[in-house]
Amino acid sequence: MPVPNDHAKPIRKTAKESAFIQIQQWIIDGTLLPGEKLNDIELAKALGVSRTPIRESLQLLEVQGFVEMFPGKATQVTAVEKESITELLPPLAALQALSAELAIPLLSDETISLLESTNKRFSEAVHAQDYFSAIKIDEEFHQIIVDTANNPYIISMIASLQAHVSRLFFHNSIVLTQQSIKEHDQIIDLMKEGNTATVSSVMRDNWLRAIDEFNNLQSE
Amino acid sequence: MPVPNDHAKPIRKTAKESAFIQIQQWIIDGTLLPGEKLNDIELAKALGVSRTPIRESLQLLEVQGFVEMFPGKATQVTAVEKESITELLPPLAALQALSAELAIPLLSDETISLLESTNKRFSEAVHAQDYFSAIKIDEEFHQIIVDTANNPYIISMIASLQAHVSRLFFHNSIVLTQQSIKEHDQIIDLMKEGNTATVSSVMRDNWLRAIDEFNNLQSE
DNA sequence: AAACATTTGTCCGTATGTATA
DNA sequence: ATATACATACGGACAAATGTT
Repeated sequence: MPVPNDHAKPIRKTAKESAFIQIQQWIIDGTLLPGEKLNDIELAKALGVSRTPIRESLQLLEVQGFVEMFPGKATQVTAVEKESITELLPPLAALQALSAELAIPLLSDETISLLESTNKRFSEAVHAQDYFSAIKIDEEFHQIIVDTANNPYIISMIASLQAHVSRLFFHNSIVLTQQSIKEHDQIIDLMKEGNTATVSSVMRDNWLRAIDEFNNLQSE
Repeated sequence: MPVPNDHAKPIRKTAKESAFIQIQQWIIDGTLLPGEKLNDIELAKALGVSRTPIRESLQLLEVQGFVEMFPGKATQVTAVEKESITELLPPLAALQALSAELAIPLLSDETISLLESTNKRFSEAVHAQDYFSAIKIDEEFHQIIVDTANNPYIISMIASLQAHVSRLFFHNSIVLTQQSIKEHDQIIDLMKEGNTATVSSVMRDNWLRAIDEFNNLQSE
């Protein structure tokens, strides 16, 4: 497996950064279980650094809601409650819808082709029932729109919400339906037309539908 | 003015917490100027603590976008650009609109009276041309709705966006118009009726209008 | 109730990397 | 280009607080 070299960052990679990324990944993929107690000394040894960068990472993770710190008492991984999807998706849907609106005047031909080819890859993954890839490509598709809207506040809020959604999906393995493919096409068309109001509501529904799909999953 | 005692937190107040709150306040009210270089040793001496809680506070402030850290190089207060209001308000408006929608089924009679009395106080402040109070009361009004919606993700995102808006207003002193009073009444009525779609768009416009008012301010 | 074990919070010294002369 | 000054990143020890025996 090729080592993911971070050619995107000309600034030096601090121990805190790598610790943060690693611990976050462990929480998302379930290596660190919900409710698990986090001992900074253990983590420090496991990652080959001192307590300082670990502590700093944990504090950042607390802000993002992945870790809960009780000063003087304990630090633990937050719970994963399936109900939280009903709290996560409405704001995520609203921000994604807003991104689509804001992206419209900033759309280039290149971006549109990129959206189209990404949705094609998404469609292929869905048909191949490769749902893991489908989820990642779906994320890519929406990320293109968010990046195009180019609003730093939206970008950072969506990144945080998306991380939580990813964690829920990892723990519950959601399945994306064929309907998303059509909706993505519709979103592309509406953005090309500059139909702000409609693209906003389609985008919103595209995301909110995941609440139902997620809940259906639970009852099966 | 009643001191906002934090009866919600029975946990101990750490040095990091107080440092964070103090530094954030200094940035918002302009004591620490945009672009100013932050020396952790100086801050530590000023706040009577060591460098560690200062460093940790600065990192949290970085996540919130109030400071910028260049690892190994420097740490400084982020710039306050008046253009950023056009980036802050759209997501804030979208989240406030969503809050109003989500609050509807959770509205109690007490909450409605509270909204009405708060808007009355807002109206009095506007008429008395006490614009500083008006801004604070306007914030209260919207906070009631956000708290009623009771979504932890929305609450935290709005708090962060609101802090940036406050900083801009502090540096530019915006004036709230009479139109807000009417819109607030309208919002209350629409929420009572359960008119989700309309309250959402009124709320959104209520916030987006501030962009124009802000820009008009600049050109006077 | 008091002393202990554990964990977190804080302090400060040192190393490393950056910019300037 | 080298050296010097300086700021930040990291490490490890100590202090404070909590829960337990």
